[in-house]
Parts: sequence; C-alpha cells; structure tokens
Amino acid sequence: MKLKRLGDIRRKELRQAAFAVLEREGIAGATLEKVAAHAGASKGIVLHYFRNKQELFEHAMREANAVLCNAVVARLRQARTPIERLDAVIEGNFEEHLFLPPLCHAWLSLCAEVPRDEKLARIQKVIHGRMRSNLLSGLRGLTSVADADDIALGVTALIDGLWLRLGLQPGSVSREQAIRQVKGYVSARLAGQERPATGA
Amino acid sequence: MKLKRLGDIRRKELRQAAFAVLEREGIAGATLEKVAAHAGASKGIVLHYFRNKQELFEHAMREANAVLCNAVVARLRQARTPIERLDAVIEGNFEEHLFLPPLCHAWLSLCAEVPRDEKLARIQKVIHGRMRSNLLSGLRGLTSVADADDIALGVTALIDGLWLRLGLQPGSVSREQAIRQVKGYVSARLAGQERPATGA
DNA sequence: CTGTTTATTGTCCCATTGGTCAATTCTTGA
DNA sequence: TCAAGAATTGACCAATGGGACAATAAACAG
Repeated sequence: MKLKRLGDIRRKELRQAAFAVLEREGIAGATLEKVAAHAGASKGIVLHYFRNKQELFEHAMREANAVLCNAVVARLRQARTPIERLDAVIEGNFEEHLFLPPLCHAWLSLCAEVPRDEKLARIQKVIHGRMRSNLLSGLRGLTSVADADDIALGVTALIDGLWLRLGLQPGSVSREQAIRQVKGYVSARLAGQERPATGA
Repeated sequence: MKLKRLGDIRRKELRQAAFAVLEREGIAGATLEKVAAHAGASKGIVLHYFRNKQELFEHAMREANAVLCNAVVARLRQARTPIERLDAVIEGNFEEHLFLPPLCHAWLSLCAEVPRDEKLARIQKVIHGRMRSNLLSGLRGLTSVADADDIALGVTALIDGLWLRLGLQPGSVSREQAIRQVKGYVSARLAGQERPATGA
C-alpha cells in the first residue's frame, strides 16, 4: 500500500476542518482563519493547499458526500434481492453516526450556495444522480419503469425532507422514525400502484 | 380603513427587498448596502427601521412565510370535505407563482441560518406547526390519530424535499409533478394503512 | 407660523476577511 | 553534508461590511 504524500494528508485535514467549521458557523461565518484554527494551522497553509475559499468548500462537500455514499455502498454490497437493495439505500441514508443535526446544518449551508457555485451544483447533481440510480437498481423488477422513476423521485425527496426536518428541529425525527417513514412510503406506493391517485 | 403609517410601508418595502437580495445573493452575499440599493434607499435607512441585520432577515422570513401561508389559507377556506382540505394544503404549497427556484433559494439560505438564530428557529417552528395542523384538519376523519400524525410528517417532509429538489436542480420538478407526487403519497398511505410495512 | 418629531442621507469608524508575499524552517535526495 | 524544493508562518494589504452618528430635510401638531 502506497504511503500518502504529506500534501494529501493536509488537504484531507483541511477539508474536514472546513466541514466542521461549517457545521457550527454556517457559510457566512466560516472563515479561512477559523478553518485554519480548527485544523491547528495558519491561514496561509489553507491557501497553500487550496486556490481559494470556494475550492476549499467544494472539496469539503465532496468529502462529506463520500462518507455518506460509502455508508450506502457498503450496505449495497451485501444486498441480494431488489428489496434488500432498496433497504440498503434507505438505511444507509440514515445511518446512526451520520443522521445528526450538525452534519445536516453543514449540508444545508452548502446546498444554499449551490445556485451561486457551478462546481457545487455539479457535485450536487452527481450525488443526486447516484442516489437515484441506487434506488432504481432496487425498484426495477419491482414495478414498471415509469413507476420506478416516479417512486425514486418520491423517495429522494422524502429522504431530503426528513434530513431537513432533523436540521431545523433537532430531535423531532429519530433515525428509526425516518426509516419507517420511507419504507412505509415505498411499500404503500408499490402496493397501490395499480390504483389511480386521488382527485385531479 | 386606516391609512398605513409611513414606517410600516418602508418596513414592508425593506423586508421585501431583503428577501429579493437573498434570492440572488444568498445569506453570505446579502449585505445591507445591497438591500438598500434594491429598495432604492440608503443603507442608513435600513438600520433606521431595523435594529440590525439579523432583525431585518427575521422579518424577511416572516414576510415570505405569510405569502405562502395565505395561498394555503385562501384555498382552505373554500374546502368542505377532508379530502378537499388536504388538497388545499398540497396545492397551496405548490402554487404556480410561488413554486419557483429563486424563492426556494432564499428560503434555503434562511433555513441554513436557523441553527444559529433563535428567532429564525421560532419562526420556522411556527410555520411547520401550522402546516402540520392544516394537514391534520384534513387527515382526521380519514384515518386514525396515530396514522394521521405519521402521514402528516411524511407529507411535510415530502413537500420540503420537493422544494429542495426544485432549488437544487431548477426544472427537474414541475408543479404538476410535485402535486401528483404528494397526492399519490397520501392516497397510497391511506389505502394501505391496514397493511404492515416492508421488512424490518 | 413655529417648534418638535420623524425620515433620510452621507460620512466616518473599526473589525474582519480573502488573498499575496517574502522570509523561514523542514524534508529529502544525491 | 548540502543544496533544492516543499511546507509553514506571519506580516501586510486592499476591500468590504455592519453599525454609529451628526447633519439635513420633511412632515406635522398646536
């Protein structure tokens, strides 16, 4: 196994520090100085490893996403049936050590900047695309293509919404509640797909 | 009808300007100067009517919420049956002139500050509480209390999630799609309530 | 008409911030 | 051992932002 170059280590430390500061301070309060302090370094070092503030936080978003993504992928690897794959995605998105208010706060701050940062937008798009395709890998075979698409959209929205709720009112949604909620949604949709929806 | 005092007019102009700036610039880029410029006034006037920046944006959030709330209330007034009340809430939350990316962007920026602003948190809580109670006014009578609570949580989360999607990828969700999605959710949950959910 | 309150502006101030840079220390390969 | 390159720091800078304030203009009450 190849040893890590010092630069890579620093970069990782710094983007983690950036994310940590984001959790506490939000995008407006997340300054280079604070990030440096949190990493136990000087401001200069931050700009030595990242061209500018934007780039730093773009990497912070990638980092955070990778963590969440790994949780899902790990579960996905052990899933055999479509239902198991579905559950893997759902449960992975609410893993105990991830489904926490601070993480959500940081994520929210980054999402709020998406409209003004092309790179962030691209990252966001990739993230969402992967979540969607993970879901579809389970939903195919359980229902028609059109319904699968529709349900996948619903599930992603529901998951995002539950995360948001956690961030806005910590404690109002438990991990178990969230999982039950999403699973309930999926099973209800799958069971009722042949019935038309309510009124216009 | 009593004439409005000048102060009230100014205050309204300013908090609307604040919201408009928020749409474009996000919380980090929304400066007093820009708000003043957008309202065609000087920075001084902003701090004449609002104690500080925080207070200004708190009022901006109240303002924006009132608009969205009115849309729902107007529809709610014409609803007679529980189903109609439910649809009123759902459709009101995706009204054509409201379900727009810029509005969502501003909303996101404000939500991202909730964890660091007690007042914003309170406002958010009230908003969510009202949405929930509006939903429950429809759901009661259609299902048990426990299920109503559960479905109400799901609906609010789903609505939030769809808004988020709109903000992060404008054009990826249409108003009609969103409405269909939420209505489909409700009807599926109501139809399948006697059936247990999928695996653990 | 006049004194008082209210609205509004522009200026000033100080703290902060992102970013640059030269100087210094640390690594490391030859 | 030593020179070249990388890492790291701290000083510095220009720009900006929030907020205070005094001065002026407008509205208004008596």
